[in-house]
Amino acid sequence: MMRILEVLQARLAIALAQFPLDVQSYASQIRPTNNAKFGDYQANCAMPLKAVLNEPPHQIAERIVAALQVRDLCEPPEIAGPGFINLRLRDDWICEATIAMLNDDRLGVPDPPNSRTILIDFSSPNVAKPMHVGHIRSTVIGDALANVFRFLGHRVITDNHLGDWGTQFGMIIYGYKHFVDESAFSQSPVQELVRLYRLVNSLVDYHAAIAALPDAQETADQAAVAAEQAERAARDAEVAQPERRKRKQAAQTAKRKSLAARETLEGLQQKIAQIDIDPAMQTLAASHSKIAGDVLRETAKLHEGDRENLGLWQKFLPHCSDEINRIYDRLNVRFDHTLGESFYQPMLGDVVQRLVDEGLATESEGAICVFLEGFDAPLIVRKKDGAFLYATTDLATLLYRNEHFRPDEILYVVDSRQSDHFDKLFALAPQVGLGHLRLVHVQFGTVLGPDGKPLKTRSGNNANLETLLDDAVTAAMEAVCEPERSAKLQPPLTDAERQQIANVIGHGAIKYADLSHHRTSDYRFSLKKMVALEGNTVAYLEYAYARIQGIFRAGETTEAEIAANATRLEINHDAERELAISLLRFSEALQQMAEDYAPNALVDYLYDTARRYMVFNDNCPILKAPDSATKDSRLALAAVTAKVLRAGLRILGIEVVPRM
RNA sequence: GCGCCCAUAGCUCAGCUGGAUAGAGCAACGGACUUCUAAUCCGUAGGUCGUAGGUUCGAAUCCUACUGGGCGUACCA
Repeated sequence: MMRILEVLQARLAIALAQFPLDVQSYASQIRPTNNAKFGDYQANCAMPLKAVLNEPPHQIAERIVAALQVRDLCEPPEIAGPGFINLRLRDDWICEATIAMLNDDRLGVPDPPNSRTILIDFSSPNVAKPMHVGHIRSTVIGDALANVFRFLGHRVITDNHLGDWGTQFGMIIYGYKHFVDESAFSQSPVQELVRLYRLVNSLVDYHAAIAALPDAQETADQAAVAAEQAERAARDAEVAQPERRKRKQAAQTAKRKSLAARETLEGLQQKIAQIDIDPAMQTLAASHSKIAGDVLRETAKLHEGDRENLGLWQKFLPHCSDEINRIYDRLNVRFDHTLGESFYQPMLGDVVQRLVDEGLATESEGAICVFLEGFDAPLIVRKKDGAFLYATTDLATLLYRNEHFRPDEILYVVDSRQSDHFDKLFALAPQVGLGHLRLVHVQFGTVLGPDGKPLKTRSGNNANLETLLDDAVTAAMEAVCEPERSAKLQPPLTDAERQQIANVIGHGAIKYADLSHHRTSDYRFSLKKMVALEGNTVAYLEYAYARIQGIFRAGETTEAEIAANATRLEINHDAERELAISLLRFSEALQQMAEDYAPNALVDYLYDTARRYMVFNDNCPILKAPDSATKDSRLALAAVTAKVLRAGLRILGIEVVPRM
């Protein structure tokens, strides 16, 4: 089995060979139609050829069609409009190709002509602090990409580049030295470390907020005055129209700025109030007034190899790993390697030295910098105080990966805010002998709250990821348990089944919401929508899948049995045809997802397929089909659908449930 | 100041290297459960694709300018 699109392109290329031109670029101008009356696929190459061949496009289309050999898979091509060539797949061909998927674990996906080794760097949280919602995108998108490239037949290496060497360790080291509750630590080290991190962090924030307060107050006051002035100016009735509209807009902008400044101010006040409200905390804050600097000193001591701090770091690290691994277990995400920043720490000096030796890096304002063409700011690889930066680590990581994993391609699934950094890193790569690597920053947007601003909790902290997962599972459980719905299932769901469904739907909802948006766009997070049972949600896909399994149970058969016995498919209804074509396009959907590193392409496809299944399900009785041939055919169609949905969801990192 | 990204239905979002009448979901309204789970299906309504130009057979898509928003911008990651 090959991809339909590829087959048609190849045939078209042959038909175009009669013309003296770059055949491939024209042959690729073939795509699925957006309207069934134009067939299933359309070739659009005749129109642009008008200018090249100096002939009416309709006539060109006729010459192409005359040479086009697709009789084995298409109805006779039709020419429509200015010169579109419409292709309609033959029903018998569709049936044969679809039934072939039934016993094909690769579901019609061809082996890649050139298998690549792709290293994917994703998730990469800072350990020693709880994972928050900001980590969900990298983790979920990265995992889905790893899955799709593996499914397509590439060699995939996943690497979790942990932040295990930064300031957050200074925080817990400081916290441990001053505030540890030893019995709590021995009982539940992870919990105690999280408590210490939060405590130190809030004290640091407290002092920072107090320091920033006067400026913020002034900014807010000025913005408020400016907003008022702009508002007055806009209301001036003497002003004529174009100027007036301008002033109105200016007033709005000023108002927004004023509001933003006020929110910043209130955020600071809140951080201060959190401490001030608690006398014990206030005392702590007073006796740790230089905490920010002290934390940095603890970090610096760690980096310098201080015995005590290094010992603490080694003591903490396994517990930090436990903490993040618990989340990965819940999300069912695994990594081939977990080489954090600390792993590369011993190599950093050599990397900088090499850059200096090769004349790529120079000293500027006390720092060691690489000045790159086309960039205003340099890539700084060593600070003036001698410390290394993440540019240094990333470069060392890149060199190491090249040497040890020999990848063809490296994907960095990282926040789009870091695009500048990666642009520079990628610009430098060819100069250190890595020109053969295809380096891609698979960037993604921000998760926003209901207010359209980055998702935070009420207290202004990043929303905790585990809490989010818990909430999603709880919401899913409520839905699953709704008596009216549960009553329809015979036998009734057991408690274990309910828990399983809630887990799959709850976690799936978070992943699905994330993956269903284009990765580069920011999206608005809404738990309510995610776990809703209506519309484009994970529950819809799961429901479609469960319905299929329900039919197999009622018919006392299994997918394996259907696959073993199915001989042929027939198409008697539009819904059958629509569904079958959709199933045949699975391979195309994966291809598209891989090409753009865009999981939403697969999500869209799966949702569309599930919908077509539902239409089929509504219109075409399966077990009660008019005759046994129809019944077998429809069972086979349902079985392929189940396979496609399961495989697709698995690529997205989502499991399926047999009943719901 | 400079750089990158974005602007599509009341809301949340798709729209593949330019293709025929711009699509989903939610919300609204109207239908369909004696028939394999109505967590479903069918229908109605809703859009000068931010504005103005340009490129061409053809533009939401490419180019330019403008408006508005987000993010980044020399020693955090």
